[in-house]
Amino acid sequence: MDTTIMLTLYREQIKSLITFNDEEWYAFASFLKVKKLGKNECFVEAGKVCKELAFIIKGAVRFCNSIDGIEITGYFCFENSFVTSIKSYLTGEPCLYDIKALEETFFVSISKENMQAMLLHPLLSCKVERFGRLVSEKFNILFEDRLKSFIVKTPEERYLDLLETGKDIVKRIPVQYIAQFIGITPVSLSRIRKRILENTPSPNKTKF
Amino acid sequence: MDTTIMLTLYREQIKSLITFNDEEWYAFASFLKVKKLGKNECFVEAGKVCKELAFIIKGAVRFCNSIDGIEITGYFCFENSFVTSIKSYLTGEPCLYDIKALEETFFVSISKENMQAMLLHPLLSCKVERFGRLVSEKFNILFEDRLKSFIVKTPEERYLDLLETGKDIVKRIPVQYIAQFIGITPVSLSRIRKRILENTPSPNKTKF
DNA sequence: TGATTTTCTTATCTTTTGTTAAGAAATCAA
DNA sequence: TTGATTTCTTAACAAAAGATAAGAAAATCA
Repeated sequence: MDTTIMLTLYREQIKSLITFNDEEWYAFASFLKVKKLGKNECFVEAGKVCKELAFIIKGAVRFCNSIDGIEITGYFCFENSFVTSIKSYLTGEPCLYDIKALEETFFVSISKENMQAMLLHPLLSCKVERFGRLVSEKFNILFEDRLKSFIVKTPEERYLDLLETGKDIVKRIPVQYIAQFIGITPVSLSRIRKRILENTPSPNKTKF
Repeated sequence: MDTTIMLTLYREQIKSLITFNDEEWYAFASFLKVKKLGKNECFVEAGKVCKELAFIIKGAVRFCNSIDGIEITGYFCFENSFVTSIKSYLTGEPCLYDIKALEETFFVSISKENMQAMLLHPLLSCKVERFGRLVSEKFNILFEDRLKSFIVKTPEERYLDLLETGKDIVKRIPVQYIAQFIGITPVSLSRIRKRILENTPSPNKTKF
């Protein structure tokens, strides 16, 4: 995908958070970087500091971690959303998980260094402060929703919620990753899927 | 507790997020409000929009919700931390839960209206943008930690984590609220507590 | 294509949690 | 203090999830 197209898409997608006149956009864009990852390549690796706040133009990633050899998927991010290891990015602590592309994925990214430079840039400073705040707030809203799903919903409900996002990439995500995302084992998700199928027979099939 | 003392404590507590010269502080403080709630009084009620970003000077609150008559505690906030229904505060949507004082609690609060006024205030605008961003980032870090605890930890581990915060108010929080916070039933927490006691006999007691 | 590897499902058994109900303990108010 | 109410614990059973292993299905690759 062409760099210019990606930047244009990015400008369009973020305009609810920050808008520019041409001079500002030119300055802002000079701090941006486009990035492409192949399937299973890492956006960041566990143990390293995440120094990028990126936006997915196309593709998807999963957050995953190997603890004692067991892999955990904590989260997915799909296209048109921001992605970073937020705590690591903010605090400079090492990231606790990998962020890996689920398929070929295109990003527009701001390094922490460039973010800080922009916060000192006379033309951009205030707008970027605001942008940073709004992005951070977006993460808060996502987190609150996801946390609520863990507190008030069952694994089965979380699975149905994920299906209802309607994103067709969900159908292509390996079941084991989905299970980890929901917070259960793949075996358990298999049982849930079976249970759902049994309770929603196809219209042509009578149940005895 | 005296208003002046509370504001002074507040200024001290938030100085890692925002600092002021005296003129700025005088302007900033004029937008602040102090607030006291008795036990079980609501900071916000479910169904209403949360219009306050508060800071707990002393006391604690719990986030709770009655769904189909069943009460859920989603979160606790203790002294020296910010409290708000972040999604409601940010989006203006109705809050999905009550935030109730667990005991007599003292707050320093900024209304959304005043926050927005400060964001337009020539003396405060940029600093408050930054403050807003940093507070939002603080919430992100808390959320990430809490979410991780749901994904990688068992209810028993979450309970032990809570005990290890060492806050003595934890000992005074009704067990049922703690159970809800952990994401299990009070019955289940009772069993966990028993299990823990059995596995850590007091030094004076021999186990047969 | 066919062989190999990976992923997914199923089965069995164990552990944990939920549900309901009953009794003990603690709290609160008169 | 006493009685009433609420909260906490325990028990019994049902439902769900974890662990392990084995087989089926799908994907990968030569």
